[in-house]
Amino acid sequence: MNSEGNFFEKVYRVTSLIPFGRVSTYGAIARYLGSTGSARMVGWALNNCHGSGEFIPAHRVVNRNGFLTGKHHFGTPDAMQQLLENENVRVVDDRVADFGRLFWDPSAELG
DNA sequence: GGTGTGACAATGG
DNA sequence: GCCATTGCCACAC
Repeated sequence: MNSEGNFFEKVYRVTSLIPFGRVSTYGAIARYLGSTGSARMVGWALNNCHGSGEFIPAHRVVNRNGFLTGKHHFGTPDAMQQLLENENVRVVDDRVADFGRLFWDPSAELG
């Protein structure tokens, strides 16, 4: 639909589809978008999420290790962890506890 | 139109 | 098993 930034739009879309209390990874989203190697692009897209006009739960997206690598991009370094804890997601040492259990794979859940 | 970059991921030593 | 390097692809300048 929107021709402006197809990839970005997809990233915003999938990120918004992440269920409450769940987390996903850049690689999983990138793979769902058809660009497995574009995991870095996912992070960059979320970096521009402020210009998307909508709220993107980027705090639900972490790296493959479950670490809150991008917490520094939320304005305040604690914002990401606070948002996750607000969703009953335990965060310990900048990492999502039970990450393997809370992991949400769009490619597996959405199809 | 080419270069640099970027909130990652996988491989190698 | 841990640290360093490479690959990757789409966007901004």
